[in-house]
Amino acid sequence: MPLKADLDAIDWKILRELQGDGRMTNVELSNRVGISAPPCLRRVRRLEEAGIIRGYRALLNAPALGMDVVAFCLIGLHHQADAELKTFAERTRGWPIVRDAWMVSGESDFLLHCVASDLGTFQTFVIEELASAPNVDTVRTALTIRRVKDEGLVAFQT
Amino acid sequence: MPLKADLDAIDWKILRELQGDGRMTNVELSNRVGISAPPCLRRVRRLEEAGIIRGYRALLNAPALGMDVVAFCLIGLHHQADAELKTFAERTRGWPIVRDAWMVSGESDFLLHCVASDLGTFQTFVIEELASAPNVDTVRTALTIRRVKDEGLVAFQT
DNA sequence: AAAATCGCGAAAGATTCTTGCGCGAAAAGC
DNA sequence: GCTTTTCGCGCAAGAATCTTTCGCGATTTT
Repeated sequence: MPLKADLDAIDWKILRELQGDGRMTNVELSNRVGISAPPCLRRVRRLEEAGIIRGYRALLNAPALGMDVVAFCLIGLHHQADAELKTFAERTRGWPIVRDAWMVSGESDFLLHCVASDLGTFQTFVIEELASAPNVDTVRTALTIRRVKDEGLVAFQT
Repeated sequence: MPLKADLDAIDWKILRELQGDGRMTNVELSNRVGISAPPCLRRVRRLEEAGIIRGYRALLNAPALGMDVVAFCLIGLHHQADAELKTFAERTRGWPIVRDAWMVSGESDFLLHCVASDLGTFQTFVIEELASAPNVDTVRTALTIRRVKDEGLVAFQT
């Protein structure tokens, strides 16, 4: 797996552009980064195969699709042995309301990013699924009011 | 702005496919959703113009790019009047370490998704920028250990 | 200094994108 | 109940893009 040292300035430009618009055509991308299309495509393929580009995703407007509730849940478990952590991690993958999840250190053990169509659905999930799941100790919930910033995972110096 | 009632089964399939692979060609997409390419492209354009598809993004592998620290910060402010909330929201947009941010209700006022190259950089940010920013009361931090689930924001019944 | 390696860019064929248009089905109106 | 309108699909064709091949020059290696 290539390290960041294998990437030159053009590779970084490619990553920045594709993080900003993942559906840009290769010719447009090649113009923006200052090389011709064939080597640009080869670089993109290399970045994909190296796993530096993990994939591409359309960003959807949740409220417009009837998903009015976005929330984060901080979960504390009773027991944090490796097997228990894996068990809970697996459980999160089976809950469609949980869109992405992180194992964390600190006051909590997991952070869940949840989306539901309405507050009732979300509350039912928290009470009947999440809080009553085996080994769950504490559940702290933060309902989102609005998104304040939304950029890709990696920062680029402009 | 079209509501979800304006979307038929094919539109939902398109959204699911593009959320899974935002760079899929239109012909591939049209094959998967069962219509020919031209109407498929028209539907995608309509979804984009309606704001249902907010954009496309390449997903980058942060550790492979030298970003080894991913963390979440829960921020409590002293004063939560509208002006103060907007001021802090604006401040988050100026911090490159903060990749996305939400205004939330509950025990905290903001949740920040942060990425940094190393722990020292992150700790310096928390102490010298975040905790010492005006109006900041409490800062609770959760360092991520690993990502456990990573799907798009919207769930689709399979 | 010679050889090898590497990545760029031109060229060409294959694929995809994009538009225009005709058709049929469903909805609206008389 | 029948006509008219509306709507969206799919064919076809031209434009744009993708993808491969290959030669060239620059840098590195020996």
